[in-house]
Amino acid sequence: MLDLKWIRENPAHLDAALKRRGAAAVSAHVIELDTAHRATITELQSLQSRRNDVSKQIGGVKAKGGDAAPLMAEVAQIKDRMTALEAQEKEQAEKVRGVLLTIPNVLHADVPEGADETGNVELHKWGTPRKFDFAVKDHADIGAALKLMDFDQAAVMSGARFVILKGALARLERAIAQFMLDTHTDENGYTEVNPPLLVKDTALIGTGQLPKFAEDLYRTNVDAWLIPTSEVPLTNLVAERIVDGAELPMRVTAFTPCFRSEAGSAGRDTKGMIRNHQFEKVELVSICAPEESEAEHQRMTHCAEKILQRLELPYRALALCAGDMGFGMMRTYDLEVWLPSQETYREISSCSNAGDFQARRMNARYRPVGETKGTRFVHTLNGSGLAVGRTLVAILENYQEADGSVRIPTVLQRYMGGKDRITAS
RNA sequence: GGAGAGGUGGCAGAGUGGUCGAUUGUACCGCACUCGAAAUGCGGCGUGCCUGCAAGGGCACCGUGGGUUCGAAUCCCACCCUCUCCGCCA
Repeated sequence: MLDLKWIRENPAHLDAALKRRGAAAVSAHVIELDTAHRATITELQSLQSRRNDVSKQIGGVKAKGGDAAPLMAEVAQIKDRMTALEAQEKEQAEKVRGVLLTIPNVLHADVPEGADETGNVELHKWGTPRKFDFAVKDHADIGAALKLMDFDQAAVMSGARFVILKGALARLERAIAQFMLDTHTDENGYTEVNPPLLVKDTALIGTGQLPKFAEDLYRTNVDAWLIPTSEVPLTNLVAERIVDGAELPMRVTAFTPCFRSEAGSAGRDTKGMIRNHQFEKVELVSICAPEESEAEHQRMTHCAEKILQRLELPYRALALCAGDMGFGMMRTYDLEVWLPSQETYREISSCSNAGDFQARRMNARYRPVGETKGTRFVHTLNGSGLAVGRTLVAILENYQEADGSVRIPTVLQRYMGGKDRITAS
């Protein structure tokens, strides 16, 4: 959510920022609603002030045994007007907030121009895609041949876009997650968190998925939603809180399942486990002071890159362009891993700086060290570190051998009982 | 799921219809005393918003949302959360 005061003072700036995203101007509309709202507040408050005065006088008059009837008549009149204004004020406030909640974050000045993913800018590449002297298979075929990956039976019980992993592949997924968590906690300074997977709508409004993107989420029959990413519970660790500045930066990580309805992506990535309704991800979230967030964003991205490097998976880093940026983010770097079967790089991590956008929505503040009064909104950042399912896919494809077996990356072998290869049994 | 207790300012803890936005303690900040510190004394110390060039003025907030009333932290209703006990359960 953007600062209404800021919008009031920088309407042209806002509309220009929206235009970069390909979104329509809203400042005139917002300011119109806000002006009307404030006019109502002003009138209402002067009536309240008068009512309070008269009510006090009534108390005084009655205490002395006088006749308070004329005063009470005046209050009655004021009340009629107030009732109408109160309803109007409430309606206007909801309208303003409703619009504010649908305005995307203002982009960082360095975000490249562009209408869609073709406008993304490659920052650097790491590693060299392996040359295969046999026909490469995609991960779904590799998994099927190993008899350790079953989409058909998953469809029987759950429908499309689900997978069942078995044996060494189930363990491999666990190994990948464990390796990531260990690296982030032991080396990168993150604290492991095991958060709720069901959250209230307020939590999703806080991170920006609601109210606009409800159709992407799974809603339960109780008043809760399945998380689409642990960014939601991790960022909400500071919701409605005032944290001590000394606690910042707060770095947390979690390994959780993620649930996405994938509405609107029918036909895309239908084969395999690239785009499932349920997948596992290790998430990184940082809560920090505003002046730290730029550096923290770079740091977080490096933490994610380190995982790919340790796994020796070729990847490239991109700066997302204006048109491809997520709703709540001011700046995003994507990491894309090389997939031999597609002969292209595919997203495996997305690291973003939300600035104070989410903090405003969830009222997450901090008290700067040394200051006894006054609070400021924190900055929030999140990044995949990494998507575990897609990492499994990348390993299967990049480490496949002609005989159908798959080598296990060195750093994962200790998590795989010392094995260095997965073979059909 | 049942029964009970409770949600008030950073914390603790008063306050059951009218100068209560809120007693007091503690923490914190400033000043005094001191060589310095402790102790002590004095003063200050919540948040959001409206209005105003400013000084200032005003409104709201005692879990949340409604209601009663001229007037609500105080009365009524609903809901949420926490704690204790019972039941059920991985």
